[in-house]
Amino acid sequence: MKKELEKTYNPAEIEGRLYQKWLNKKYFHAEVDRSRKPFTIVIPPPNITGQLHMGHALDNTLQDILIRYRKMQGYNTLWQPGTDHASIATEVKITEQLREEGIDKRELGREKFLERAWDWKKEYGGRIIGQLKKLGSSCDWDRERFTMDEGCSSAVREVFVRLYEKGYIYKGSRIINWCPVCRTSISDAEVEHEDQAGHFWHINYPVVGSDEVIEIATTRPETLLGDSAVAVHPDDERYRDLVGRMVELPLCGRQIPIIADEYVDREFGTGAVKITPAHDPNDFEVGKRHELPEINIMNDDATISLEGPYQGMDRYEARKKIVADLEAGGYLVKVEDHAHNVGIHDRCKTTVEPLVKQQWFVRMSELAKPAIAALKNGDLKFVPERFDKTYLRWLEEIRDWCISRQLWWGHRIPAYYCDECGETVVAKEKPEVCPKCGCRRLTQDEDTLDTWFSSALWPFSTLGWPDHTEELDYFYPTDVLVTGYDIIFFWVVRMVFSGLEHMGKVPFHTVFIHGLVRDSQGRKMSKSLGNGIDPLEVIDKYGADALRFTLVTGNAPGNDMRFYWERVEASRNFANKIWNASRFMMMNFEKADFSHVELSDLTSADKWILSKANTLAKDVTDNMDKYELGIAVQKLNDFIWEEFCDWYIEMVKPRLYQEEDGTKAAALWTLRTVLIQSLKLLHPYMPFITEEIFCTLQDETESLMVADWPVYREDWAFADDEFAVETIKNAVRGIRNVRAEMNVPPSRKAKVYVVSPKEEIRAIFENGSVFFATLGYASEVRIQADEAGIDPDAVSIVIPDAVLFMPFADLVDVEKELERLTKEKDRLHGELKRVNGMLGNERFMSRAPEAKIAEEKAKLEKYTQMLAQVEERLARLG
RNA sequence: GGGAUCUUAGCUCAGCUGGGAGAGCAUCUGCCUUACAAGCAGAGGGUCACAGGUUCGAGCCCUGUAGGUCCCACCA
Repeated sequence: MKKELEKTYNPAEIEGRLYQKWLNKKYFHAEVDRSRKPFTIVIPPPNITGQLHMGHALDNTLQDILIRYRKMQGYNTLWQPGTDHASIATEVKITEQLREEGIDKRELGREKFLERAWDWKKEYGGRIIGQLKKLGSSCDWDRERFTMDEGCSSAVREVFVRLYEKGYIYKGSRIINWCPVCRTSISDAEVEHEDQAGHFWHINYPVVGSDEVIEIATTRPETLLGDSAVAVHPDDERYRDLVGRMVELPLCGRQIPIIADEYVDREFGTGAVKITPAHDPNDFEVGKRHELPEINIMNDDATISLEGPYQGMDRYEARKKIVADLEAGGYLVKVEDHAHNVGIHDRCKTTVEPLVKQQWFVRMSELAKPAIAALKNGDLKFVPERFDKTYLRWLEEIRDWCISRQLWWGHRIPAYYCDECGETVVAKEKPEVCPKCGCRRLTQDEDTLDTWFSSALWPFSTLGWPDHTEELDYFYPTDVLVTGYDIIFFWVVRMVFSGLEHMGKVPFHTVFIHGLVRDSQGRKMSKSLGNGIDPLEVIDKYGADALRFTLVTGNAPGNDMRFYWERVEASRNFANKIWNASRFMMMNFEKADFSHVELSDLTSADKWILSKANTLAKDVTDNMDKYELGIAVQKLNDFIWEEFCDWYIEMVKPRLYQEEDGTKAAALWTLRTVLIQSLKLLHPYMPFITEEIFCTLQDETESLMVADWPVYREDWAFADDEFAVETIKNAVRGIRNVRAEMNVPPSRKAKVYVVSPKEEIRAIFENGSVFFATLGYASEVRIQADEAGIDPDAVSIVIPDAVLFMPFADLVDVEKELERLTKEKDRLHGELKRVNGMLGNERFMSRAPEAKIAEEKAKLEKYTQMLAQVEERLARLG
């Protein structure tokens, strides 16, 4: 009993069932197998707070395509999955949840808070994993990891200790980016810059012991409270005499010096700058150079901490008050409108406040060097290449990485302080006693690590590091990392230097970068805009295969794309096409026994499509190896829809319908062979529909997932048959064109004469007359060497080396015929002019490659011959 | 300020190392041809942003101009 495909393609019905089958068969699972080459991808771990969005859908579709492709090629593939604890994102979420319940995070306390967070993780952390499964992701779920699981946490502590011991991690009081809403420090990478309309306040600072004033300009007047100096350029004539004098800080009465520093831009503002070392990164540097005091004026929530009239005010409230007071005191010179760049926290969009704080940092200069070298020496490459620059630029200008966060959800910093002597101990486990004073009272650092600190270790922590596991030895380095260009800095860079530092090898040899999925208007999909399209909704409506196909079609690596429902529809239509074509073939497979068909039994048409399918395998493989997935899938689409369905299946129909056609078995064999070849090549892109058809065709126990990837084979190359079929296709197209122009319905057949003096051309048509007749709507095909017996008024179609005639006496409009042939004549004249231009150019003849010259010569011959035919027809009509 | 990138058919985009401009959607015209109307057969539509240059030959390489997008950056 042969199974049959359902009459209509219903993705919802097949996808869940097949995914379950793959899981049951353990196809996604990888084990170390030294006899095979591994191919490994680690998933960019989605946040546990996340829901699947289009970016995930794209990212994971690309990874799944690569994994399935390599698996079919025989690699031992591992797609390592997992999730990220996303410290700040999760903490914010839990805090909000608590607030809704009327619970204050701080009152609840650290321990209770963490319990809540873990509960939340248990409940929702796996949500996105389920969604990835809907997409068809072939991850090894048995190996699912979490950045805060036992192993990853151990890796984090190990790395921290190692880097600390090497002197690469240090604790220091430095200026950092502070988010007053999240109340934590953040790294430079987490700060976004935004142009904002602000003001430029010009303020007079009175010079002590004189009537003089020095005018400074600032965009943040409230920081005046923390000023330690006024700086001018050392070569600035205007202020030369003032350097070394003191000014009195308005509203504060403190006296601060006027200093000279090259940092000052004479052209900008007044050329005199107030220096606030505790609240501005540049001023911080200036302060260091001149040993100025760092006066911190702010609390963690950005209210003023400094004792005095402004204490307790929010920074913006204080700004207003201070400006008013300055004006009242006669210090304010003027206020200008001024657009300036403001740093905002990428998570909550709060304006970041630079503050001096004790924080932990990773010293980057030494770690960056091998990461730069890896790219330059080819150990690491980006696809597309242009992202090399993004990567290098960031590394070459890298600054130390602030890794401590004033958060609770995350890896707690493995540093312990002695309550007695203040000694700092950095260790993987809490020491029993203080190594310095021997007391037992040690307290762990309150801070946690930047969430990217753990994801930086992902390619090896997930494989068991720091233990020397078999997996680590076998699967590391991984092969390809697939991610969006937006997290090159956050993640890719940090994985590379971490891999090099701790494993001695790059974590992957290729970084395959993709762009953003935007909405139909080109806007970023975002929650606040409400313009996001839920991939799960797309899958429900059109199937995962259609979604996947949409996401890779017509897009080049690294480029953004726009999402249109119309495109999903087109993808679904393609799936439907394959479905129906397969159904048609299956309906016919019973018509003959084709188990013993050999290549020598094939007709020209069979060889043509087989040859095409053969080249297709080579082309698709080449494109996929170059990560040109969009091109590969386009070729698949074109081949399957046009060549296979629209041409070949139509060519074969008469043979299937004829009871005693001797080539029926060959046709069936070819249909099946080419169908399977197509399904295999398409499987990485559309795993569900291809599997469903394949299994219906073969056996449920089989699977495309473990089928062999097609390779080019010499015995399937049939150049002559390709030429023959292309010749007939040309003829058919000619006939269809003319018939369409003349509005002849397909139901009205006509006799078709093929006239060619060339015997090989006549042989081609004789060979193909079975399908030529059908495709060309011919009631009868007559092949002859001359025009004997042909109605002189017949419509004529000139193709290379032959002329077709269709006697349509009653329909022929001589005027229109003349017009049509004249148009053709003009076209040929144009072509000949171009060809002759090239061949007549001495420089072309002497410098162009021989193959190109031969090609043009062949065209010259072809067009000359066709033109002669067209002119002869014209002469006869006219 | 530095860098990247884009400008190709009405729309959205492909176009690999330079060798006669493509797809999908949309539009128009015929077709219910027993796998598919989610389909079939046709058609129209582009000085490849602009100006130079290199080359026998440029959508593709180089320079510049205009406009758009993105990233990085300490001009208070």
